Amino acid sequence: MPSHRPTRFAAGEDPAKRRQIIEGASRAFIRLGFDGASMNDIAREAGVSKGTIYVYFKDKEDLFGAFIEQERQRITLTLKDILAGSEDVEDGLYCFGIRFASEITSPQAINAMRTLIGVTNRMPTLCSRFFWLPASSRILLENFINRQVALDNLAVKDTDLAALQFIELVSGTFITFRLVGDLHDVPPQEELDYVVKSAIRIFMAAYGTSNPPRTAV
Amino acid sequence: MPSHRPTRFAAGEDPAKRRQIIEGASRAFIRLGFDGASMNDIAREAGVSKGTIYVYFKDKEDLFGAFIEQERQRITLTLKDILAGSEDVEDGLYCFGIRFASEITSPQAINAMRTLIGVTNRMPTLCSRFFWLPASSRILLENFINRQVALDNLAVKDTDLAALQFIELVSGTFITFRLVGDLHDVPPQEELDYVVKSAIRIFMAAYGTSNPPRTAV
Amino acid sequence: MPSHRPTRFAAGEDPAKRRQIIEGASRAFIRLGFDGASMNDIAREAGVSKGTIYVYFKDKEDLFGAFIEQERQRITLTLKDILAGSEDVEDGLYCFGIRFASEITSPQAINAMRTLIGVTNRMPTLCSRFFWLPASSRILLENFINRQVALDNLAVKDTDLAALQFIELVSGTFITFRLVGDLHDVPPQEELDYVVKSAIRIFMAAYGTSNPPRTAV
Amino acid sequence: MPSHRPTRFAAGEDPAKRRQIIEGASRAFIRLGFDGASMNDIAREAGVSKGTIYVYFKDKEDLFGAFIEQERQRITLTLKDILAGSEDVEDGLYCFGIRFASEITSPQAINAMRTLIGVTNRMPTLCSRFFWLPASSRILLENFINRQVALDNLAVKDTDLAALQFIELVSGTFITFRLVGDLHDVPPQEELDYVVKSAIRIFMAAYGTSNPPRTAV
DNA sequence: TATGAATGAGCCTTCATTCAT
DNA sequence: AATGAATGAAGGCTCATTCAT
Repeated sequence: MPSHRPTRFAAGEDPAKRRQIIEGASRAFIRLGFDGASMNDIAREAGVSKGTIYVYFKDKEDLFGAFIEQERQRITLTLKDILAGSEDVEDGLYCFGIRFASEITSPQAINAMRTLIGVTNRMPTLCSRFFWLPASSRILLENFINRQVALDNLAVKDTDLAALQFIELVSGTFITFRLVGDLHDVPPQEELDYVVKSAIRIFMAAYGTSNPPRTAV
Repeated sequence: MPSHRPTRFAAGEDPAKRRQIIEGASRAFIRLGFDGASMNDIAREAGVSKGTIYVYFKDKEDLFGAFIEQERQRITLTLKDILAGSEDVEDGLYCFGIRFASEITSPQAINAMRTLIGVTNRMPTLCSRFFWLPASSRILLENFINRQVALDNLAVKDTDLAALQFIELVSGTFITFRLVGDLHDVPPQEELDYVVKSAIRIFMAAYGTSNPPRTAV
Repeated sequence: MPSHRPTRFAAGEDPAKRRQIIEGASRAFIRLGFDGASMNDIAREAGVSKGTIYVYFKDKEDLFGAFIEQERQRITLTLKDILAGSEDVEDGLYCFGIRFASEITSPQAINAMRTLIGVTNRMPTLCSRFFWLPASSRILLENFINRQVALDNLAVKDTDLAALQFIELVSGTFITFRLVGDLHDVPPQEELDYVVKSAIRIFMAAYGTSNPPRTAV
Repeated sequence: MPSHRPTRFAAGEDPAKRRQIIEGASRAFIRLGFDGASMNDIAREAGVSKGTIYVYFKDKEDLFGAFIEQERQRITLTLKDILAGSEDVEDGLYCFGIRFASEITSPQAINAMRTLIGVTNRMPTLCSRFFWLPASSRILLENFINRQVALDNLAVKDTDLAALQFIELVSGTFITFRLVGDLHDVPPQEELDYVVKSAIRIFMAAYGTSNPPRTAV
């Protein structure tokens, strides 16, 4: 077959079209929620016919799953190298804190979570799968902490808990607020910086091996 | 006429029936979400007819609001005296931590939050009203911290942030996990205890004025 | 039984209450139509409970029938002596014309007709019964014409048709307009007068025995 | 592709289907009235699904409007050339009278009026639009009368009123009777003929310029 | 007897899904 | 293979009617 006549994909097999549909579904689901977004909305947003959607996805729930899965992958990818290259304790924590908090509170991530949480009881598997997300980042952070313990820069017994605590200190506030609040008010960079730095100070006060801060934090 | 059996209530005025409807609505909303629960589901669950619901509530959204409001009041009431009577630093933090985390991660509270987060975009007021909850507890905790600062038991500059940090350390983990996970697995008492105690140790390491723990936490 | 203790009526037998219910139903039906008026509207308007209505009337249709019947009787009564006392041809026709047109185009009569016509196919008997109305007036007018023919004041072969024609000339315009138009615009007295007088002139030109008008009408 | 079998129509654009829906709606509305006819009734009668109706019409009122509008157009079309070609006075009046009365009292026209009058208060615009119908015919008749006045065949001052009077004489009786009576009894041709001829005799007696009938009518 | 709270059938309308084109 | 018109079950809500009080 001549290369200028590209292969025609079998039904439901064209990855570009599949992506196009998920893209449209994302916009619709995020704006309107799972129940609020009709298949018509999604088809219009994606620029394909309703029939085509049903070629690529079994039903609405299947499509929703694909949307959530894509979101999960996107965030995972973004956070993959979140600790790459930094081996100084405080510097590493700072990079991690800022990037983790920024990504996890981005409108896209928050909207995906919102949409998902509303249907947790109806699609429990989907939901728990999505929220392994922080877990994977936590493992990266835990490995980092383990390395620092080995280097005697930190003194931590339960590194799993410590990683979790740092994550909470760094993002908990923002997540809760944004999950239920107005997404138009992106938290300002200074605030993020302030919270992350304070988290590091606390973390170091509790787990640092030398030079604890002398003054009240 | 015996006083315990009063005359019939006016339409929409019988508090027992009102409670009964909200009770049924709670079960339906929690299991199926706002959109997933039909008025038929709710009527069946509450053991009343659809028509009766509309005597007590203007529409589905109104009923949902009543369900959320009841949850809010219940939690508020539970947490009202969360710091009463305890003026020792670590003891006070412990009481607060255990009770706050327990209540905020109870199936009832988590389910209410789940249901609510799914409709944030459609009912922002309802949503933000509900989530003043942690705020009000935070103020109680902040006052406690201020008192301890005055007694020189703590050294904290930004008491608002410190209160928030303690709350996150104590509950963040659980909330996130339970918001998206399986509610059947109630976190065991020991785990709660472990997390709260660790949070106190960190908090004291960062903000305590005397006798910081000598050993690694 | 002492007279100061009036007899208590049996269920559904108190004529005053019956009248009260019909009165309320009239207002509701006229304002909202048969389907538009709910039994709640009617009960509220009448100042009785819904249950009471069902003691006096089998169902909504029965009540509607009573409302229409009352309207019929009211108009019949009003028009009963419409030709009493006047034995001059033109004077008699004038009285009849003015009173007939006024009554038949009154908001109350028009509204009753509107309400009724909308349900003709569902309640044919009720409808035709109501519209014997003009028929009964027509008989009065026909008798009058017959008397005038006997007196040689008119020359009419088909007195039934002549009566009908006069009625049409006098009221047709107004009825049609008002049946479908805005009831707030009551036709002014002068217009009524003008139309009736013109009708008389035509009628006399056609059926008069002497002194037909010489000039164009 | 054969030209007589065109490609599929866009949603809501197939005129045959649109007609089919209106046809079914006509039957349902006529039999049951606007409120009495449910969308289920209409869908069944039209032989389409409920959903399809909503592709072609915004809501029930929109569909009702289309039904009324179609009736209006049909009648308008029928009466467009009602006076074409006839310039003899009595002959012209006769043609007009027969055709106007026939059309306006046809079951179809009467049923449309019935259905419409029942909802006058709710859809006044629709109603008045429909009832411009007689008005437009009246203008044709008035022009005819004016021409005859110019030819000295008639002597009329108020030609507007005269036209109205003729219309009433010719149709009033029938309309009123049929609006509220049994549509199965179509008035026999002889009766129509009799009434129209009598109307002409009266009209000519009143407005004619020569040879008034010598004998009693 | 009179009441009106409760019922549930039925209303208009939407939308996930199918299938003829 | 892609389309989108058609379907009809199910949604939120109303209201004629009943019946316990």
